[in-house]
Amino acid sequence: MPFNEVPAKVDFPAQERQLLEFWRQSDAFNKMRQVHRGQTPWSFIDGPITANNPMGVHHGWGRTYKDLYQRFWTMRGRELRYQNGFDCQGLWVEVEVEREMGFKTKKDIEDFGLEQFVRKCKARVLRFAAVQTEQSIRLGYWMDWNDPDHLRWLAEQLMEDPACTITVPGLDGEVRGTVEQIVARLGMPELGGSYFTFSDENNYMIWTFLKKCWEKGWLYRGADVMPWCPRCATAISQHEIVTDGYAEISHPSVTLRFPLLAPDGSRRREDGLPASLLVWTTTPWTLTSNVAAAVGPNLTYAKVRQGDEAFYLSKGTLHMLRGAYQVLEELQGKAMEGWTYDGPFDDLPAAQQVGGRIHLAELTKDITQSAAQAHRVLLWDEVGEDEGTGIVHIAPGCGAEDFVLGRANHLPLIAPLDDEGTVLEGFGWLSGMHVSEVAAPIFEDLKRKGLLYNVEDYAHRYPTCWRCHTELVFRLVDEWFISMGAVYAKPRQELTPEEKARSLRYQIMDVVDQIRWIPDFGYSREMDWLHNMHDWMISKKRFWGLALPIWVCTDCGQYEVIGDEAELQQRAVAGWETLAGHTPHRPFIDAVKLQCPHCQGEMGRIPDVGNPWLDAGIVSFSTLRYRRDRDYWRTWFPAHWISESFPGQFRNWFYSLLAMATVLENAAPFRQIFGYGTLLAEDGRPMHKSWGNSIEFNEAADRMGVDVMRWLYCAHKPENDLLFGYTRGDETRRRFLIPLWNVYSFLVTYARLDGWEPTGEFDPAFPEGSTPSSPSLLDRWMLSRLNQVVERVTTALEETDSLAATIALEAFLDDLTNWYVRRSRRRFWKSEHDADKNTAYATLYHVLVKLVRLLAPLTPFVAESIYQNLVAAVRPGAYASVHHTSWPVADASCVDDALLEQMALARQVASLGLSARNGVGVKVRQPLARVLVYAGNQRALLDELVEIVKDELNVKAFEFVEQASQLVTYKMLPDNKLLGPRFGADFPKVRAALQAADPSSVAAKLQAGLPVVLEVDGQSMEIAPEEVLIQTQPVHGLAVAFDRQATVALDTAITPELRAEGLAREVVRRVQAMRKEAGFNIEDRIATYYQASAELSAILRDWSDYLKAETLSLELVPGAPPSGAYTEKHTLDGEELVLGVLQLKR
RNA sequence: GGGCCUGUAGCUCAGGUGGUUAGAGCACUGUGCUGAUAACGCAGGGGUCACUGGUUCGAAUCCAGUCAGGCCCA
Repeated sequence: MPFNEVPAKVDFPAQERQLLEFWRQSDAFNKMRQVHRGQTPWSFIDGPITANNPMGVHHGWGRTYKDLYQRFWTMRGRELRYQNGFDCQGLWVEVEVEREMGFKTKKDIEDFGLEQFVRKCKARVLRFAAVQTEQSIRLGYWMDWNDPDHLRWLAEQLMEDPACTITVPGLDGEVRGTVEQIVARLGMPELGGSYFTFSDENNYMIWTFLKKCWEKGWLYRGADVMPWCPRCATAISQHEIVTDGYAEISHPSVTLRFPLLAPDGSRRREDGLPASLLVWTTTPWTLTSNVAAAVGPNLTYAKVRQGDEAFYLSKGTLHMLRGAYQVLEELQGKAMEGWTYDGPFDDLPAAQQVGGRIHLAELTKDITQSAAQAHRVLLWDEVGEDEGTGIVHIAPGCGAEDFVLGRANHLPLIAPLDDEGTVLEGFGWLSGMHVSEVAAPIFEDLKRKGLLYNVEDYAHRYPTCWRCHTELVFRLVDEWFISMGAVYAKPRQELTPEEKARSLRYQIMDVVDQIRWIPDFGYSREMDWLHNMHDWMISKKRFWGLALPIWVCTDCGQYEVIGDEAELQQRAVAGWETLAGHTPHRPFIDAVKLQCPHCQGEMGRIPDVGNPWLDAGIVSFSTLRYRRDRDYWRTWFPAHWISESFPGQFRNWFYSLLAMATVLENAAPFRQIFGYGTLLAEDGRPMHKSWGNSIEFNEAADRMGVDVMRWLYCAHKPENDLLFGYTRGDETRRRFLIPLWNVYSFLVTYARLDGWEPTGEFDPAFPEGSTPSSPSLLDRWMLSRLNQVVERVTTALEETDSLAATIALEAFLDDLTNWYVRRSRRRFWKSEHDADKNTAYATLYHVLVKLVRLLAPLTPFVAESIYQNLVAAVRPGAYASVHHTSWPVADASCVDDALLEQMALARQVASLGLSARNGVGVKVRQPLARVLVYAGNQRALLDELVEIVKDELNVKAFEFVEQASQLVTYKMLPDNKLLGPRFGADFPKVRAALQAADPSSVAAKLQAGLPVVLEVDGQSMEIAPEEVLIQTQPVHGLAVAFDRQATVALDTAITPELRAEGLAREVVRRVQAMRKEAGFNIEDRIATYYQASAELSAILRDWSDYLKAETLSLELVPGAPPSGAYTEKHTLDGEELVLGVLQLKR
C-alpha cells in the first residue's frame, strides 16, 4: 500500500475539521482511554469554566496547556480522568437571565417566580455548556465530553417539564429520573461527562464542608458595612471587586457647615462670629446618617474668617475656601476633640432615635444616645489632607471605616438604605427616594437650612458592580463569614499549636508549603493573599446558587448548620415532601422546617445563597466521590497538577480549593499548580469588542487553525502576558507548520515515485520502530539530533515547560529542513535504487514518524494527519490514531556527541564559505577550485562531511591548513573562566601581558600543546594551552570569512573549465524552471532543444550527459524547438540562448 | 503605603547555577538559491540589556535603591 498523495499546499483549518470528524466517527478518544486503562493514575482536576457565555481565545490558551499535559502524561502510560468542569451557580448567571427577561430588580424576579427563574438559570448553563463543549472539541481538547445536543435537549426539557421522567444512557446501563434529577446528576459516575457545580453532589458536599467549619467555630454571622450593588441587591465581597470593578466617575461633591455648639448647647460664637466646621463629601446621601466628625490629631487646623462667619478646616486644605478669607488662628487637631455640633439632618426621626436606626438590633442595644445627641469631634489618625477639608464626616452605618470607628466609640448607627437603594422610613421627606436621585434635593435642603457652602463636580475612581456596572453604595449588612483567624505579628514557625489550631489562615499556609508552584513566585503571591485575607464572606442575598444549609429559629434566633441531605431529612419536621425529588435549590429547599433543639420553636432556612467559589473549591472532593467511594477519592486526591490563569485565582479558585481541603482533610488538594498570565490583543491592550481588537474563539479557529493557535500558546513564556492576533498566527504557521508540512510532502512525493514503503517489525505503540542503522554520517547525525530532541522535549514537558519544548522542536525542524533534507535531496532524486537511497528513506521516515509523535500533544491535528498517511495507511496493525501510541523513547545509544560536533563544524564551514562567496560576489552555481579551512588546533573533518561541504560550497577541493597564519592574524584571549579565578585581582595584568606577547609565536607554541610563559610584575607565569583562546582576524585583501571557531578562505580564480561548468549549471537551472513553468510533473521525461552561439553550444555538448541526467531529458537536441514545445528566450553571459522543452510520452 | 511580576534591536520575545564578540523571529537593505514556493539560504544595518550605586578579576545575570508599566492587597 503506497502513501496517499500529499497536497503541497494545505488548508489547515479545513483539514482540522476533517480530522475532528474522523476522531468522532472512529471514537478515537474512548479508544485512547482503553489503551491506558489500569495504568498508574495521573490526576488532573479541571477548574470549572463559567458556563455562561461562549469561550474566548484566552480560554483556548489555558485549555491548550491542559490538553497538552493530559496528552503527554497519557502517552507516558498514565490513566487519567479527563473530566471537564462547568461552573454553574451564582450571580453571573442570574444577571444574564435577568437581561434576557428584561428584569430590573429583585422584585421582578420574585414576581416572575423563583422556581421558574432558577430553572431558566439551569437551562442557560446547559446551553452554554453545550457551546463551550463544541468549542473545546474544536480546539482538539480531548475530554470526556457530553454530547452538546443532549445538553441542549435537557435544557429544553427542563423548561418544558422538569418533572417528566426520562431514561438516558449511562456508563453502566440506562439511568432513569425526572429531567431535573438527571440534570442534577450530570458528571456523576453513573452518567460520566463533565461535572456541573449545580449537581446535588456538589451542593451537599459543600454542606458537609460548612458543617465542619461550624463545628470548629469558624462559621459565623457578622455585621459589616460592605460595598453593595443596589441593582443586584447584594453585597459585593472582597473577592469580587476586580480590576474593572472601579470606574472613573464624576460626582457632585458638597462642602457644608457643621455648626459648632457651645457647652450649654447654644450656637457657639467666636470673636463674635458663628463658628462651623467645614466638611466635604462625595456621597451626599450619607449626610442623613452623620453621627460624628473626625480630625487628624497631629494635623494643623485653621480658624478662618470669611464674611461674618468663622470656619474650621485643616491648614493644608485652605484652597477649598471660595473667595477671600482671613486666618484667625491655628491649632492642632487634638485640641478639637469633643467639640459638639449640630448635624445636617437632625430634624429627621432617624437622627433622634436612641441607638440610631438599623435593622440589626443586637448592634445597638448598649448605645444610649441618638445621633443628634452624639455629634462630636473624634480624633482619627487616618484623616489626611489629600482631598476634602481635613474634617471627615463620619456615618457609621454608611462606610466601612466609619463603622469601625463608630463601634470603637459606641456611636449610634444609622443605615438609610434598603437592599435596592431606596431610603427607608424614618428619613422624612427623603423616605421612598432612590439613592441615585437624592443628591440634588439634599443640596436644596442644605441651602435652605443655610448649611451649604459649595457644590462642584469631582472625578474619582469609584467602585461599580463587577457584573452590571451599577455604582455601588456602602451598606450595613449581616452576612455569613468563614473566619480566617488572627494575623499574628510573629513568624509562622513561632506559633503555638493552639494558635495554629484556632487559625485556618495558618493551617492553609502549612498546606501551601507542600505545593510546587510553577512559576515559583506563585507561592509568594498566595502567601501574601493569605496574610491579608479577611474573613471569607460566603453569603449572598440572591436566588440562584448553593442554598446555605443554615437554619434559624424564628423564636429564639438560634442557628443550626446541616451537613448533608440525610441529616436534613432526619431533622425535617415540615416541608420535606416539598423538597423531595427536587434539587437543593431555592425555592423548594426553603420549605423545609426544623425544630429548634433549644426552644422547640420552628427553624427556617436563611434565604441566602452561597459564594460561587465554594462551588468551585469543593470539586477536589465532590467530583472525586469523597462521600460515596473513599477508595476512589484516595486514588485521585490530591491532583498531580492543576492549571489556571494566575491573575485573580490566588484569591478565588486556588484559595477556595486550599481552604476547603485544609478544613476537610488538612491536606493539599494538588501537588503542582501551573499558572499563566493574561491574554491581550496584538496591540498590547485588553481585548474589547468596542475597541475592535477582540477576536472570538470560533473566528480564530476558522481563520488561523487551532494547531497554529496551540503552537502560539505553547511557544510562550507562560507567566508573561500573551499578545494574541493574526499577525503572530501567520508568523507561527510560516515558521513551524509549513516547513513541517513541506518535509512531509517531500518524503511522500519521492517515496511514491520510488514505490518505497516502510518494512520490518512493527510495534503499534512505537510505530517509528527502532533507530535505523545507516553508514551515512548525515543520517546518523539526523538520528542523533532526533534523539537528543526526544530527550529535551520529554524533560521540558515533565517540567511543564512547553516553551523549552517548542524551542527544541523548532531548532530541530530547522536542522531537518534546512540541512538534512537539503543535503539529502540528491539521494532521493537520483534514479538508481541503491542502499543509500533506502537508508535515506528509512531515516527520514523514522525521523518524521517519531517527530510527529513528539508533536502529538502540542499540535494534535497535523500530527494526526501525518501519522494517518505515514503509519496508519501503510502498516497493518497500526493504532487508529497517533494519540493511541506511546510517548517516544530517546535512544541514547545513537546520540553521537562527536558527530554532532563534527556536523556543527561542517555547517559552520559551509556557512562561512557562503559568506565568503557573498563577500566577493561569486555565485554558488559557479564552481571554484578550492576552499582553505583553518579550524583551530587539531581540528579535522570526516571525509563524508568534507564532501558535504564541498558540495554545499561548490568547490573542487577542500584543504585544512595547519596554521591559519596564511589566512589570518591571531589575537590571544585569556579564558576568563579559568584564569579569572586563578589570578583574581591580578587577572587584568595577565590579560594585558598575554595580549602584549607576539601572537604568532604564542599561537605556534599553544598549537603545539606547549605552555606559554608570561612576565607579570617581574614574575614568570606559566599559562597552559587550554587557558588561552585563540581568535583570528583576517589578513587584509583575502576573501576570508571567519568566526570564533573557524576560518574559511576561497580561491576565487575561475579557469575556463570552471566557467564552462558554471554555465552548464546555469542552463540546468533554467531548464528546471521551464519544466515547472510548463507544468510538467517531477518524474516526466522530456526532450530539450537549444539554439546558442558556437562557444556555448560546445559547452552544452561537452556537458550533455550531465544536462540530460539533471533535467530528465532523454534527448538534448541542437536547433529550433518544435511547435509543441514550451520555449523561452534567455540571455546567458551576454549571449542569446533559446531553450525549448517537450514532454515525451512514455 | 505593602506584596508579586515585568523592563533586552523598530516590533514580538529568548537568554540553567555571573565568563570571551548579548541571540531568534518579524520588519528593513543587499544578495543568492530554488521541484520545500502561503518558501528558503547568506550577509548587513539596528542594543549605554530602564536608571544609579554596590559585590566581583569580570554583571543582562547577584545585591540595594530609583524610575516606568502590570497585577494583588491596604
